[in-house]
Amino acid sequence: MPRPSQALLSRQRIVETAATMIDADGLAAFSTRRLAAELGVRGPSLYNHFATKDDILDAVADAIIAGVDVSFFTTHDWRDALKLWARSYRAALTAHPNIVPFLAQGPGRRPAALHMADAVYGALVKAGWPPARATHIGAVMRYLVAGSSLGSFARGFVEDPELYAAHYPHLSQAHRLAEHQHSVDEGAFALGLDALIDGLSREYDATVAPR
Amino acid sequence: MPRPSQALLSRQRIVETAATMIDADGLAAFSTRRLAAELGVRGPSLYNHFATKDDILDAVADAIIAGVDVSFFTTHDWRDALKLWARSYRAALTAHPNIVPFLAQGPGRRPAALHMADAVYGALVKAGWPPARATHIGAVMRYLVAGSSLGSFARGFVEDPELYAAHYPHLSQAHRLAEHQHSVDEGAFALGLDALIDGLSREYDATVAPR
DNA sequence: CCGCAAAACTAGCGCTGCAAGTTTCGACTG
DNA sequence: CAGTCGAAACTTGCAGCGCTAGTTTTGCGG
Repeated sequence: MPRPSQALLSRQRIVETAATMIDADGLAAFSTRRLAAELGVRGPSLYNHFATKDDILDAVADAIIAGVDVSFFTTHDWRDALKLWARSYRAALTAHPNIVPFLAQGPGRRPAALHMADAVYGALVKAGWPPARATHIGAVMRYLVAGSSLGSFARGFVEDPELYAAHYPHLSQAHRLAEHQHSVDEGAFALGLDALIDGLSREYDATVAPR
Repeated sequence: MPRPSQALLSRQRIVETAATMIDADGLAAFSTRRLAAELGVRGPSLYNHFATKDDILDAVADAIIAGVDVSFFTTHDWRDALKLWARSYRAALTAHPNIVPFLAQGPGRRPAALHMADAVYGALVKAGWPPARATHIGAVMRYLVAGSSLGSFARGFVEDPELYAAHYPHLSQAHRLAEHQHSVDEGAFALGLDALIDGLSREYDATVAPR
């Protein structure tokens, strides 16, 4: 079937299907041939639209980051903006946890990721933070969001009471973590976010604001 | 070469060689055949010692976690212990950043990881933290450590000034981040860790200590 | 209306994880 | 001390991987 009258593929359709497959089956199970099959096409046809498999993953990652709301930085105080942005950032990643390991490698050359970094850094510097400190703040926020999205803390434990009872005296309830997965991860993230913004506020009031 | 007079392989030798290879070339480039070649053996021989490739990775991950010092929890105040443990934890992961995505999926059934979780959780509960809060604290510490080890923030940017100049006005210096990689990542981690412990201290003094 | 680029195809290379079955050696056991 | 059995290496091979090369057909711009 050469050159159909209407193109079967488009970058957008490829990216959307890839994201769905990765969400469903994980990064390891994602292959170009399976993606092509899902799109009703043979493997190599994808290479008319993307140069490599990593290019496809880059596009998926950037589409996800494009969904992060950075508008707060132009409308809110830096404290509130950081909090609202962090929640939007985390929501975007937890919706697609399987690509986080790929995405967390850094912005690379992905436009949405660079736009986000630009907005965050720009707002912090504008608020008076020294450039080096603004970099630290952006980095530590990424640590928290990426770390919390990388894999649910609660899901990391196995649902097998026997395993814990024998050798890990304090983990006797660990097998029940899965039931409370959502609230554990939410609570831990909220704890980290609040403590972080609070600490930054104190530092700001002591060092930046007086100037 | 069947059944040599002295066994060529051992679990320990396999794990050590695997860790070295992953550190050098990354997770993606790590294959059982390349590992076997490095060990002077053919691919399938590994399966006399491990059931699957993932089992090998599990063993590598656990060996790394086994290097994390949790002794502080029996000798120090919970605040100091958390800090010292977090630094040891991060040091262990940043020494092997390429396996962090695998390792960060959770402890699973790996004994060293479970032992670490047990020590942290046990110490926090013993200090008076409510069990649910102790879980949150353990989780958020993992977020920070895993996030900061997953990929250097600084290394995530590209060394190409041209890329930033055009579209990202605030990132004009981003291409120089690589030079300061170590201090950026250290500073950001220290910022997060200090803010977190500080926030926890306040909460402790307000809610746990008075009882 | 011609020519070229675009978008699909088939074929195939060298890799992967791993299963199956084989060979040989060493160490127990009768 | 002979016999047996498991351990640890081997070879072979399968199905799937990312990707390249070359081919065919189509639609569109000059």
